[in-house]
Amino acid sequence: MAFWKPGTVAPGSTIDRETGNEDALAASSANQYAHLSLTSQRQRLPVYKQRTKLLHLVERYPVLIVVGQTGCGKTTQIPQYLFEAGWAAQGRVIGCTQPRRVAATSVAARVAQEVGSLLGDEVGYTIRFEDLSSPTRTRIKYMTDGMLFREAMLDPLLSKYSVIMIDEAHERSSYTDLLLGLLKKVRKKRPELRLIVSSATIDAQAFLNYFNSNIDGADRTQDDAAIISLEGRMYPVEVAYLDEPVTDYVRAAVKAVLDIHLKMPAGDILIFLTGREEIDRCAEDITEQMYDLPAGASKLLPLPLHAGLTSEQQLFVFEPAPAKTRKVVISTNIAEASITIDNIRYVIDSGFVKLRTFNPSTGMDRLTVTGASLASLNQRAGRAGRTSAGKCFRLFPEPALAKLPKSTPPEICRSDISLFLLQLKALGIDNVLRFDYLTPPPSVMLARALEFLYSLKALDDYGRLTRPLGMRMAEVPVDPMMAKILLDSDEFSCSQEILTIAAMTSVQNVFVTGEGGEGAICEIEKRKFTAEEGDHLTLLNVYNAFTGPGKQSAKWCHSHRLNFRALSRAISIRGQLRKYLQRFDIPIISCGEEESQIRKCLVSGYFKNAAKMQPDGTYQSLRDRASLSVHPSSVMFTRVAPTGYVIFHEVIETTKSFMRDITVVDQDWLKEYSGGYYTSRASQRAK
DNA sequence: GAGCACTGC
Repeated sequence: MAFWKPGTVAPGSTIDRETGNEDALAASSANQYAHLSLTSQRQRLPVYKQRTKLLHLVERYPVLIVVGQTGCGKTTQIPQYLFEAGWAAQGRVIGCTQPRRVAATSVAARVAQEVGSLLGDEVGYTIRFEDLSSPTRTRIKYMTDGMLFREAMLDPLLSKYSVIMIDEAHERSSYTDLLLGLLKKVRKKRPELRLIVSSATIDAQAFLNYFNSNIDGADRTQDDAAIISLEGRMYPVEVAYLDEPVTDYVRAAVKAVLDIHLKMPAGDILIFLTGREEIDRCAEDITEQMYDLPAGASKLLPLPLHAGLTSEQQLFVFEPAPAKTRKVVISTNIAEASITIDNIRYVIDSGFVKLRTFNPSTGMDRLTVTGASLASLNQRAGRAGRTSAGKCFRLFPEPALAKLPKSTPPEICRSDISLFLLQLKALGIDNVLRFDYLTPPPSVMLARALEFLYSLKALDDYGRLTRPLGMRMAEVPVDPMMAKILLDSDEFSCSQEILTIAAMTSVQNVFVTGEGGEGAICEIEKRKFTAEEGDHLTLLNVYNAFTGPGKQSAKWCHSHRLNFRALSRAISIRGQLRKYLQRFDIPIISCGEEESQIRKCLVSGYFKNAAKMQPDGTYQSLRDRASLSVHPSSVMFTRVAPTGYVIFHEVIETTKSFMRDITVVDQDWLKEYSGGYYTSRASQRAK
C-alpha cells in the first residue's frame, strides 16, 4: 500500500530555507501527482477598476449576478459604490445579506469605518437578537439572510430597499434560496428594485437561468439578468493528487504533513477532515511522528479546529506559530467558509465531508460522510492562496473527481422544511407547492412537512395558517414544536420555565467536554446540575444556577465546565422570546415546585417524538417502532426512565439512531396531551 | 454501554 512514498512530493518547490533540505528536493519527482493550475487571476482587474461597468450594468439589468472570489472586495465595495451613485437617496436603503451572523456584523463594522459612519448610523446591521441599524438614518444595511426573509413578513414588498445584494448565494443556505424565490416574485410588483446575486463561478449560470426564466411564460423582449466577473486578490494554487486511492485518509494526511514539512518551504498547513474523532487521531499521530523528525528539523504544531471547541480554544489557530515551528490546523468543514486563517500555504484535503440529510419517512436526520462537491474542493484549495502562492494536496486520484457532484445539494432539499413552509404561509404564499423554488424540495418532504404542521394545529383542514396559533408560531424565532409549547405554556402554568428551556435548546454546546482526566472533571461538574427527569430540566437547572447572584461570570462557567458564551446567548434569546409572549398577552408564570407541569407541557408539543424503553435498555419509537438509543451526551445515558417512557428533541442517525435532549414522561400524558395523535393512529391500524 | 458537519430565524 505504497501510496505516499517519502521524497515524492510535487515538484516546483524551492529549497526549504529553514531546514535546507536539498536532498529531499532532488529526490522529488512528478510521478505521483498530476498537476492542475487552479487559479491564476492576479493579472485581472480588481473590483474598483470595474466600478463604472458595474454601476452601468445595475442600471441596465434588474438582476446582476456577480462572480468573484472571497477577498475581491465585492461585499464591502459594491454597496459603497451604489451608495455613492445615489441608490440610497430619498430615504431608500441598500441591503446586503450574509448567511452567517459574524460576517454580517464584521463586514458592517468595516464598511462603517471606510465610510466614516458610526456603526448603526449610516451603515448598520441586523441579526437575530441584535439590531444595530436606524430605521431612518441607515443607508447601507448588512443582515443575515433569515433576517431579511423575516422582514418580509412585516413588509412583503421590502419597499424601503432600492437594491438588495444576496451575498454568498452559491452556499445555497435555505433562507438564501427562499429569498431568491421571494425577490423574483417581488420584482414583478416592484420592477425598479435591483438585485445583485453574488456567487462563485461554478453556480453563476444556474442563477442566470433562474432569473431569466419566467414561470408564467410571459413574453420577454430583453433578459432581466446578466453576469459580471470580478477579480479576486487570490494567488495561484497548484493542485496535486495521489496516484492511487487510500483506505485511511487520516494516515495519508499525516504522511502528507511530514512530506511537506521535510521538503517544502516554510508555511502553515490546513487539513480538511470530517469530524472530531478523525481530527483528534490525526493530531495524536502528528505528535507521535515528531519524535522521528531529523535532528535540527523545525517542529510541527498540530491544532484541532471544530465547532465543539469553545471560542477560547478556537483562538489558538489564529496565533502565529512560534519560531522554527510549522502550524498544522486540522479542521472540519468549518474552515471552508466560516473561519478564515491567514498565512495558510498548504492545504491537505481528504475530499470528504459530513453532511446532514433529513429522512421524511422516519422524521430522522442522518449524518453521513460523503464525497465533497467540486465547488467545495475548489473553495478548500483556495484557502492555500490567500496570502501567497500555495499548494493543495488531495488525498485521492484525479479521476475520482468525475464521480463527485458539481455542488453540494442545497440545504433546503436536505432539511425538515416545516419551519420554512410555516414562514412562507405567514408571508401570504399559501400555495407552497407551486412556489418558484430555485431547486424544489422533494415532494415527499413538502407533503410530510404540511402533515406535521397540521398535527401541530398550525394549519387547518384547508392547509391555511390557523389564527392566532399558526400565525404566531411563524413569528416566534424557534422551531415549530418549541414555538407550539411556548405559546401554550401558560395553560400549564410554566411559561417562565419553558422560556428558559426554549432559549437553552437554541444554543449549542452548553457543556464543555474534554479528553481523559479533563473529560472526567467535565462529567463530575455536569452531574451537579443533573435532574433525574432528564435533559430539559437539567438545562433549566444550569440556566437558573448561571443567573443566580454573582454567577454570571466566565470564571464561574469555567470552573463548572460550562460554555460562557453559550449561556450569555441563552440569556439574550430568552429576553427576546419573552417579548413575543408579552406581545401576545401570554402570562409569564412559574409552576414553582410543580415540575411535572413542565414535562406535561413538553409532551403537548413533542408527542410525535416519544419512545418506550425496552428490556435491554434501548428504546423503541411509538411513531414507527424504530429502534433508538440514548445519545451519550444525555443525562439519561446513565439512567433508566422510571416510567419507561420518554420524549426527545431530535434523533440523529450516525452509527445508531441517537435521541438527543430527552425527558422522562408518564404514559398517561402521551394520551392526554397528544391531541389524539396516538389514539387515532391506533384506530387507523385497527381498521 | 460510549459520541455530536455547519449554519440560521
